[in-house]
Amino acid sequence: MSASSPSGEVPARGKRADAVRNQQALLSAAAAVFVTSGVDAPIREIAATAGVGMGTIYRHFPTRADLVVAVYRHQVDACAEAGPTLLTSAESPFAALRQWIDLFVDFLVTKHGLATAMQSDSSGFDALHAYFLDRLVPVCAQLLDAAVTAGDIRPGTHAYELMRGIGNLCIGRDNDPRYDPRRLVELLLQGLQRPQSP
Amino acid sequence: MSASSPSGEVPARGKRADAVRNQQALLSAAAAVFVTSGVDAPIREIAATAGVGMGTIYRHFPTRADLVVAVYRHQVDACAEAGPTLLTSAESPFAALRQWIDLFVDFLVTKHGLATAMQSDSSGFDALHAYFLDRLVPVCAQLLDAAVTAGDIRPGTHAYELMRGIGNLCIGRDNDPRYDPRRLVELLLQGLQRPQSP
DNA sequence: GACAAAGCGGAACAGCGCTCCGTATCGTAA
DNA sequence: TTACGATACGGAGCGCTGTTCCGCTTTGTC
Repeated sequence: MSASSPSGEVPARGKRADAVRNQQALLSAAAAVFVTSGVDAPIREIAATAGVGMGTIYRHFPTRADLVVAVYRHQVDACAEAGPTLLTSAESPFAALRQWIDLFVDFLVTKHGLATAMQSDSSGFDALHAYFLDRLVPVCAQLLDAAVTAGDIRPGTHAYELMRGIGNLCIGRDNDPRYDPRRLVELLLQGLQRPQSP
Repeated sequence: MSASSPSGEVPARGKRADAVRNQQALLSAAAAVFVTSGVDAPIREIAATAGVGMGTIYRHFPTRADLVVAVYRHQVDACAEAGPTLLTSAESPFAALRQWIDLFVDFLVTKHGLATAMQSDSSGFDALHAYFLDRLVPVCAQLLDAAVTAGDIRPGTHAYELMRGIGNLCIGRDNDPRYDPRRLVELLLQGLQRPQSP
């Protein structure tokens, strides 16, 4: 577990350029497909989305768990890096927070899928979860602080608490049309936005 | 949920005799296959074990959840009826208890499979769980009492507690050779058997 | 430019869930 | 007892899946 490169995946030095390209494409494609079709999405669909053959997937990620874990780390890194970027690009700190949470919700699909994909290896899962907290809680806190400072939201909410709340809202969303976590998350956000005093 | 017939499944009056026969065969076969291959066992395997065609399975149980639920109820009833029977047939109340628990452990595979097979319909699951408790706790208590009265085991153990303990021991036994719940259950039983005083 | 080596794609195979319909069996009324 | 609908049965067949394997392409190097 040598968390070396700050920009996410280790570039696998010595690898050919096309191999590195494909690996990145695969990670992005898999992340997107997981959101729309769940972590059990057909391999073919992921390959097609990435524009590669199936053999390429199996070469890079021999088992489904390998792929899910890789996507997970990739997403954690992407989410962590998106925080500061959004803060400068979005029209307000609150907008940045909302967009970041949107990314975060997408990511939770992978995170929850990870739990089932790794039911045997709980120690490995714990390590990944620690990595998740280490990288994302500070980013969320930064976004929260900025929004508070700008007067967009009320103070007093902790990053860990918010992330955990959102995470819990997103449990059990197996394409049940009666339960849309995003609606509830949006509610949470609006509650954050409006100060309680008249 | 009209729990009418004390002997388990409602005989489905008006149905043809062979249909009733096949339904029973299917329930027994599925229960057996679940134990050896899990609740995700191929439909073909269940059909073959029951000696029927696949069409027959789908006619009786349109979805996998239907089959699992039916097996579940069938098993609860079988387990409940086995208690008194074992008490008269086994060589001692303790032997009866042990044999009954063996049945119970088999049954737990179905019960745990049920949870995943019904992840959407939690209210239906609760009803089934209540049925499970209503029928089996008294039977277990009866076996326990008999063994205590006979001096086979120490007193003071409650049926619900024992059943729940065994249930928990049987969590996560997905063909992992390093974890055999039956060994631990046997240990529990031996602990029950031997009074602590010298 | 030439040439290994590394990597790629997708045809091919095996196994699965599920459907459909010709056939066999059952219950019943004559 | 026989005859005849109604009911239920079986399994071939279809479409989808994971996984492997190998001929072909791309890459980096000299």
